Amino acid sequence: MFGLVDGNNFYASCERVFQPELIGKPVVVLSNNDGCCIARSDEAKALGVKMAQPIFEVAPHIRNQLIIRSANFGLYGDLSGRIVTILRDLFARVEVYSIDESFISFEGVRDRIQAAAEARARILQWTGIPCCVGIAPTKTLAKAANKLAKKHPSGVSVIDNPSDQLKHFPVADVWGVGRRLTARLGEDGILTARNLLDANPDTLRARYGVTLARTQRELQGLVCTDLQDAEPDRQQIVCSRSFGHEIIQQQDLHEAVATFAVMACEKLRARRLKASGVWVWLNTNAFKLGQAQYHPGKAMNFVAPTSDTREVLTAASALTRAMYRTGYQYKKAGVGLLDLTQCDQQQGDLFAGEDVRSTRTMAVLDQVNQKYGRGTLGFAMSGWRRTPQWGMRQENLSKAFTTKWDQLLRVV
DNA sequence: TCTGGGGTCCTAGGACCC
DNA sequence: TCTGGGGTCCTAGGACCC
Repeated sequence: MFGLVDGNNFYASCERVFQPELIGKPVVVLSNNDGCCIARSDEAKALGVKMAQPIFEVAPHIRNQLIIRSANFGLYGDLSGRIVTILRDLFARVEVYSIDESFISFEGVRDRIQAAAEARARILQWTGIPCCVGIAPTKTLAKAANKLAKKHPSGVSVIDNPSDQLKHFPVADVWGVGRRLTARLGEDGILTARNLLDANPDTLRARYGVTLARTQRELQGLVCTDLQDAEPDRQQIVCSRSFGHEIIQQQDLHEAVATFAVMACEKLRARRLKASGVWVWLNTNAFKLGQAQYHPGKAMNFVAPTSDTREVLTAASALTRAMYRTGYQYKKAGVGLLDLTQCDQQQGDLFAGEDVRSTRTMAVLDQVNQKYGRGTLGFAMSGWRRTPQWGMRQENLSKAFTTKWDQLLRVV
């Protein structure tokens, strides 16, 4: 039996933990650049604010009633980690699926509903985040059960008889069925999870592929994917942002790309990985139809896998220079590190050998920044410590209550 | 005025091998 | 008349997730 523990309206709930005056109010959390609504409290949902809706499209008389926050991922990540710690303490096996969801295994647990209720209560008391738990024989069913639990006063729901319990469950809400599939399935008369469960497996496999065939079996209660206790190594690390203002000058673009490259390399070394290649792309604003559009991307490989920021910066800069064209207004850029390998499983370079100086330099850089704060040491190429004119819009950012000493909550 | 960011998996088709 | 069969690797595109 699997359980899925999911924080309710997670980002909005995180904002409420240290700002209790937001409880009972319609809270909305925006994406980077204060663009779209990516979390809504129940009160905000009741006002009709949609998921992923651009905030400027929300009618002014509704917007006036909302409490709006800019995304504060440092805070959400920290609270997420605390929830995972609690779960690992309570359950033998935990798979962290996303920032607000974890699968758990009930191996060795006698009373699952009781255990789920206790976990909920402890998470609420220790972190302030309300959660729901779905319990079922497969992960796909546990996801569905979690959805049902959101409407159940106990916050816990069990699916043990799927064909009966999923009669009215919209197929669009099934894990692995997105917008496109929902539309196609609708044409075939498959509207509910029960319809999908009952569909002819051979036809389904032929028309929709193995992924949906697996989803069907999971809905029937046959386990197709087990818990992944250990997080698999990343295949790529990507860092990209939209700009607060469009960029015209090449120098600004170089600084933006360099900033993303520095961040990507930090993530790379934190996971003890090296990259064999780097990929840079640029984008004009696709929403501005009248504007000249340009979205180039270019990649290159390193001689040997590296985690040295300087090497990645040199490559990223060369790629940016090769792609830059005057006459465009750039709105977004990104850097990807590709073909990642573990540091200790690296193919050696026959001629160069391992560069110990590079490893040590990067280690010092990371240690200083960890101890004295991000950006204490930086790279001039990234326009380090200058406030860039292309920076993100974050007009309603709450404090880093749990991750910065100077922003701790003051109790007066 | 204003529209996120970071991932994974699957499939089809082309190039190439024997 | 009549031109195979089986495999790998890579890439691009599509679909999905939160």
